[in-house]
This record gives sequence, structure tokens and C-alpha cells, in this order.
Amino acid sequence: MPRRSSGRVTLQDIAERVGVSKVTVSRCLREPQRVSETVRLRIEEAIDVLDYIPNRQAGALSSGRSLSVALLVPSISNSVFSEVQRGVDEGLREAGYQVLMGHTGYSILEEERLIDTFLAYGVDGFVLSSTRHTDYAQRLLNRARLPVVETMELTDNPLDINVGLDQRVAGRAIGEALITAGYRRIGFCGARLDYRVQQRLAGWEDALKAAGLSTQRCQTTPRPSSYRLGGELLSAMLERWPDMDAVFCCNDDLAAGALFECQRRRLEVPGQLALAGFNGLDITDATWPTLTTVITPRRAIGEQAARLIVERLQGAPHAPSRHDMGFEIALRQST
Amino acid sequence: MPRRSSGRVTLQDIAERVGVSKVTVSRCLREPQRVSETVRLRIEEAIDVLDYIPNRQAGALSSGRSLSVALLVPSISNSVFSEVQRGVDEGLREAGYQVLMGHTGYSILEEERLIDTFLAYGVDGFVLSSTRHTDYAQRLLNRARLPVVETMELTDNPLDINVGLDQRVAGRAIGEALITAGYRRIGFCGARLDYRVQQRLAGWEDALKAAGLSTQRCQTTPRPSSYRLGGELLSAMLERWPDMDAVFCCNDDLAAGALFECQRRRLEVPGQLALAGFNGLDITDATWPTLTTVITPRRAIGEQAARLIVERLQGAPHAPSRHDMGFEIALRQST
DNA sequence: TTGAAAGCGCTAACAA
DNA sequence: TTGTTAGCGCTTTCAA
Repeated sequence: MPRRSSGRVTLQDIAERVGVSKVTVSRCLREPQRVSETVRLRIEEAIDVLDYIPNRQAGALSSGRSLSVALLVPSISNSVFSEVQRGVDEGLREAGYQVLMGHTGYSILEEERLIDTFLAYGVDGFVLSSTRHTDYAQRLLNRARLPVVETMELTDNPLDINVGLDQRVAGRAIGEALITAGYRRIGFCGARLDYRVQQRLAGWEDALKAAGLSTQRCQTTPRPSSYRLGGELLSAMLERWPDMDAVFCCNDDLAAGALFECQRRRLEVPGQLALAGFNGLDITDATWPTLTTVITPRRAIGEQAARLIVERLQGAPHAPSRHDMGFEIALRQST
Repeated sequence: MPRRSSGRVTLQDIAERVGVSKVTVSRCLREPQRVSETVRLRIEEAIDVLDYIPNRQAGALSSGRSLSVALLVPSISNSVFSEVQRGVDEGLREAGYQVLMGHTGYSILEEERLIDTFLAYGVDGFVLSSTRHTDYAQRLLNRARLPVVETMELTDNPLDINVGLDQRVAGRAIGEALITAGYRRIGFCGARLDYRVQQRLAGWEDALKAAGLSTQRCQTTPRPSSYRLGGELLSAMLERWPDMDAVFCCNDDLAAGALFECQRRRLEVPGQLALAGFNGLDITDATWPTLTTVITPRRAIGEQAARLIVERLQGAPHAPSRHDMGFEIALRQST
């Protein structure tokens, strides 16, 4: 006895209605030009009438390709990654791939879990938003022999493709920009302290040390960043180092929060304190004063990641590569 | 001749290594207690050694259940939805479901496309973030007989389950709050003008009309909202209605942008102009002055949606239901 | 241009 | 407790 079928319309239903075999219908969907015009038109009509939706699971199982790519980001609510996501999504969709998104909550263990999950779903490739992974995750990825793009930061040992920017150089650049602007008692405030933030901090130290300035004014916390936290960190810093004349905040959320705190304290920005952020989110260009920041090419990173992964999916050979997408310092009213 | 196999480790590989049949391995994964302890331990060891990852496509094809649910949101970058997403994700993950996310860009046509795509992926249910859909999308959903939750706003004719809040009543409530606070020449500024914004606008009108106040001070645009747009709209309004004493912005982004514009113009908030937003995003509690807003229970909406969909997936009967999750007016410094 | 047969990796139903 | 058999819906291969 046949198992109860799902009730869904299948290729077979279309085939029967049209009076051809199901291979012909399948072919008509994938390579229409290989089917005679008359048959094609009748098949298309039947598909329309019956509201046929192909079963991708069956297709993927049979062909070994799922036409989907996993995109893992640390956080959904952090708008930094939504730009990357847009770039990836657009590029992959054009090429006929569906993007499946997961968020790791900045945890490499959760990333590992998601890699496992998406491998089980049969994705054809991965876009990751870090270069740091668990050993097991790396083993899974290597074994799967799928194209993998690591984004956001650069690494000397990419798993496969690496698209990002040098976070340390960018941190140094904003430090130097503050120094050039005449500031001398420059602080750093950082939250979350993931790898990228640590790199920015190192860059800030590079700049200050090269100029013979003190790097003591450094306030960090593992807590996730938020506007309010920006205010809290700034308050703590003002208390410890009342002489501070500028602060580089590790991201724009903290910088905006610090700015709001300055407004609350009626502290003039940049008159009494200069502020700089990192990423170039929309808000940096909307506040008053507008915020100096490092504009990171997040959209371009996503687009490039998509482009490269599509190349690989279309047969380009595996050859580790590294793509430095650069960054731009935006000097605004806050410095 | 057998087709080239994928090279991946399969149930069969585990079975051979252990010396049992593959059903036993499959069973061991799904109902471990139905397999003898000795066999179970050896299977678990083999899975570990071989780094076996189940093929979910095959499993789904065979069982008719994919253990995944699609969540469609209008926008990824809009943090309003990231809270909903968190709630949904958490609830569904606990129950063993994977959430697949898509974003519609506020287009019901794109929503239709995504529903089609995710049906092709065999998802077991949908969480949508609106109550408005194309006819075809509704037909697809009805035919699929899957649990569907429509979130965010309420409707009298839910497709299935509806979890949200009455956007119009909320708009009216904030209007009334402004009136109670003594404001009389109250404006409305809105962007995007999706259904929810239209409802909030209608609520604002309700409040003003009930109090015998003019509803002429209404500035809207179909453009997507952003901080900068909030500033632009406010500028336009101040020009047209210089006597305005308060503005209800249809969302917090516009409200924050309007606040920044006031700061730029050295217009005192709330002294010369009061501002109110909608949603209760983090920023409303961080700016100076803090922003009066309507706090929407987005996280709770997501959690409730997850709970209800899981119930249905576990066999609860289809019975259209509507869940009003309410809202809360937060009176802050800006009014 | 079309079709028959085999099989992707898994699970459900039934039998032992 | 374990295994046999059949089939989920599709694509690939090969033949006509």
C-alpha cells in the first residue's frame, strides 16, 4: 500500500494533466528551451492552474544542490550587519540562490551549532561574519568542501575566501585623525570586546604610542553595547580622567550614547570633549553635532562576498583569497 | 550503476560501522529509549567518530515535516522587528524548530514570493508580520494547511492566528496623552505609510477630533523612515505650521531625527515643541531629553506567536484566534 | 524532443 | 529490540 502522499501537487500531477512524463515537466522547469513549444505552453498552463510549487527538498536531495547559502551574523539587531546582509542577499538572489540567515549572538559555539544545522539543511555555501571559529566548526567546513566567505575583518589564514577591512589599521587611522585635529588626552571606550573591537583598540594604541601619548584612558566592558551603555562608559571615564579631551568609541552606538550623555551634562561637543565612533551608521550623520566616525564598506563587503561565492558555486576553483575593502574616515562636527 | 554519491557520511555508514541496520540508527537519533543501551552507545560513538550530520532534506522528504518555520519581516534593519524575531526564535528553538527568516521590504508582492519560496523549502509554518497579503499568497497559505501567525497589528479576519496590538487605539492613546499634557496644536508626521502607520494616523485623528482640535498639521511621505527624514519632515512642518506645539511621529526613528533637528535649531524640547514617538526602541530612553513613546510588546508578540504555532504543530486544532498584546504609553522628558 | 529506470538519504509501516 | 520494504518528489543517466 502506498504511503499517504502529502496531498501537495507534484511534478507527476502536472505530467498526467498534460499527458507527458514527469521528466519532461522537470526539464521544462530547468531548461525550457529543450522542450517543444507546444508541450512547454501546456505545462506552463497546468502549473498555473494547479498552483504547483516545486519541492525543493526533493530537488536538492536528488541533485545534491540546494540553491541556498547560509549567512551567519553575530546579531540581528545590530544594524551594522543588516547592510552586509543586504549586499549578500541581493547578489545571491540575482544568481538564483536563497539566503538563509542565522545569528550567533557573538558566540563561536553558537556559530558552530548553526554551521551544523545549516549543513544538515544542505546549504551550498557559507558567509560568516568573523574569522574566528571553533576547531570543530572549521573541521566541519573543511570536510564539507563548500565555498566559505569570512567577512568583516581580515586574517592571514582564511578558511577560503576573506572579505573585510583591517580593523586595527582603521582604529589607528581614527586615532591619528584625532591627534592631527589637535587632541592629546584621547580616551577609548569599548564594549563587547569581540575580536574586532580588540583590533580597533590595538590600532588606537598604535596611534597614541606613535605620537608619544598616554594610552591609559581606556574604559572597556564585556557587556553588549547600547546607547545607554555609551552614556555610562562616558560618565565613568569623565570621573576617572576629567582632563580627557577626546574619546574614540569602538562603535557608533556607544558614540551616540556618549553624545547624549554630554548633552545631558551640558558638555560642549567638540568644544569640551570630542567624540568619534566606528562604522558610519545612519545616526552618525543625523545627530547634532554630527559624529566623526570610520565608515566601513559593509554593503560592498556583502556584495563582494556574494560575487565570490557565486563564482565558486559556478565552478571557480578553490583558491584562498583575501580582499581588503578599505574604510573611510568621516570627519564631522563632533571633532 | 549507482549514481555518484555525495561523499557525505550517511546513516548507512554509521549502520555498517556498528553492524546494525540503518533504521536502528535512525531510531536511535529520534527515540533513543527505543534502542538497547549497548547499541545506542556504539551508534553514538560512530556518529562522533565519523562526524555524521543528518540530511534534513531527506528526513523532511520522508516524514513530511521539516522542523522549520518561516518568519517574514518587512525589514531587517528596522530594530522593531529584531525583538519580535528574538521572541519567535527563542520559543521555536526550544521546541526543536529552526527559524528561517526572510524580509519583504514592506512589499506584499515580495511577501508572496517568499511564501512561495519557503513553501518550496517545506517549512511547517509561517509567522508573518502583517495582516495584509496578496490574494495569491492567501490562497497558497490556505491550501498548504499550515499554521500561520499574523503579527504586529490586529485584524477581524485572521487567516489563522493573530497576535498583535491595536495600532489605531495606540495612536489614539498617545494623541490623548498629548492633549492631557496640555498641548493643543498637535502635528503628526509619518513615513512609509504602511498599514500600521495609517492606523496610527487614524488613531491620532480620533483623539484630536474627540477633543475638538484641528487635524490639519499632518505631514506624510511614502519614503522609508530614517533619522534624517525625521529632521526633514519636522523642518517642513515648522515652516507650514509655525504655531505647532507638539508632534506625534509615527515611529521612534522619526522622533529621534526630529529631536536632533530641534537641537540643531536650538528649539527647546519640550519647552517650545513636544515630541512623541512610537515603539519604545532603546534610543528613546537614551537621548536627551528622553522621548515619550508608545511601548509595543514586540518581544512578547514574538514569544506568543512561537507558543501558539508550536501548539498547532503539536496537534492543536485549527481555530482562528486573535490575541491583543496591548501597549504602554511611556511619558518621558520630551513632553 | 521525449521517456524509463535508478537512486538521492531518510522515515513510516509492518513484520519478526 | 531490530529489520525489511516501500516510498517521499525530484534529477540524472542513458536510450529511443
